[in-house]
Amino acid sequence: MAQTGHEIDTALGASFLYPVLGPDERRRFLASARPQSWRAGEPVFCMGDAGGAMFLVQTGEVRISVPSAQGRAILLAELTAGAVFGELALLDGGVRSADATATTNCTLMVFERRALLDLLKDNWPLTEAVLKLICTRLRKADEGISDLASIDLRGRLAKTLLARAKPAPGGGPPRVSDTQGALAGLVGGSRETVNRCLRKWERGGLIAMAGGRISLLDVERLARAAG
Amino acid sequence: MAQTGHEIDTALGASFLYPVLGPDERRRFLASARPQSWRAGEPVFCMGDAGGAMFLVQTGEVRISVPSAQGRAILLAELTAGAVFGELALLDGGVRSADATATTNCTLMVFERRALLDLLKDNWPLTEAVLKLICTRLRKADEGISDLASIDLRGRLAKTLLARAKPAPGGGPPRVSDTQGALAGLVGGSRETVNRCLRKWERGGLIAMAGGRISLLDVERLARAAG
DNA sequence: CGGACCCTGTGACGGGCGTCACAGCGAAAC
DNA sequence: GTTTCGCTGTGACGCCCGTCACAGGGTCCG
Repeated sequence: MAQTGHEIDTALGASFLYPVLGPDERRRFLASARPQSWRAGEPVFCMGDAGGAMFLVQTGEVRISVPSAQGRAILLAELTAGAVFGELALLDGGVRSADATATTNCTLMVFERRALLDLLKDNWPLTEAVLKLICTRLRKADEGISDLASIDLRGRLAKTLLARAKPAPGGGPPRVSDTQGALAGLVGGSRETVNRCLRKWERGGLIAMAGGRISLLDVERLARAAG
Repeated sequence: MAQTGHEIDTALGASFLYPVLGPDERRRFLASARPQSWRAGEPVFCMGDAGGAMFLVQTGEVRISVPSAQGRAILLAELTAGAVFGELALLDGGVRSADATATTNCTLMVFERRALLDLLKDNWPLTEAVLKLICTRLRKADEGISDLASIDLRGRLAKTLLARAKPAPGGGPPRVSDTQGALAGLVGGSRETVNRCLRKWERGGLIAMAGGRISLLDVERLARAAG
């Protein structure tokens, strides 16, 4: 627990909350939380649990998913340093609506419901930031519904690739580094179909696959495939 | 514009905001809004519009939908007196993420962004209520995503019927009074498939259809079909 | 090194469901 | 009345995609 103030502050700095807090409030905000560690593979919480806390990812990665009928899981999000999650059950006091799993060893800042609500109560800018966070989530969710209902798997996959692409370090085409299974979870499809789709695009020169990475060679045509 | 205070208050009374407002705040809340009327079929706002206001349904019905690729529309919600909508673009200042259409003649209370934010700023219980509203929406949306991705159309239709059933006035089995086209929009399917599914259930004695109404005769088996 | 395990790649098969096309029917409009 | 129009009901057709089955390769570990 040799947690330096500086490390904590770095994670906070990457989060959406940073800009709305003054130096004084930042200290108070951090004081209301405690750090906790998880090992790779451990669940942070499970669907149906009582939701008494919110989390800020400090180091590592956390995956949000909902278990599906046949044991398959639908990936809702993958979160890295600075991301906030678990705010839903915290704010409305309901149960957790999804599973959260640590995919790597990670440390999270844990904010207890009561403490955070107190903080929001007399800090309007912070409250406004939280409102915006949830609104953004809601927009994404609505878009996801519309996509699932009206775009075929190819289109959703193209869209997902574009959304998750990160610039390659050292130049070159943007890349995605998910496994095909993870992509399948993200688009709500089967791993096999995702594979076939990717192979077709590779043969068509839209993407290249090597070393578990997918390089987006022709963003233009991918965007067209996404609708 | 012969709007009596009493009529307005009735709509507010049906809404989720009512319990958290004191008499004084209710007056202030209502004073920050103005009533406006729409004719059946008129759009209240369209996807992509700038969102400068929130609405409270006073009389009539409003349908929230997103246009889909092939001109089909996906129904997200149908709202009646006391329901609030349009809060998303209001709170985060973004554009409208869906279409809102008056399906009947209706009058809505219009809350301007600035006025409402001011109101929230120094009324924590109201803010908390709004937070809960959005959280509820988000939960519904997440559930919708998971349903779309993991339940087949039959299951989603059964689930939708159960969710939209209202007790028949004068006793008898609960009923749903949507057209098959509307149901198709709600479950993200085609009208024809919905029809075939309903007919099969009718032959199986799970439901009865007459006069544009669907009576749920065997809620038990419907629930099982919903998964 | 051999095995366990995960990711990838492919073929075969079949069902769910979207699309098209069309007919009946009741209500509203003229 | 007759026309129009929206809702309902059905058949045919075909594609998308999920499932099953299996093979190859890469990595980690005993």
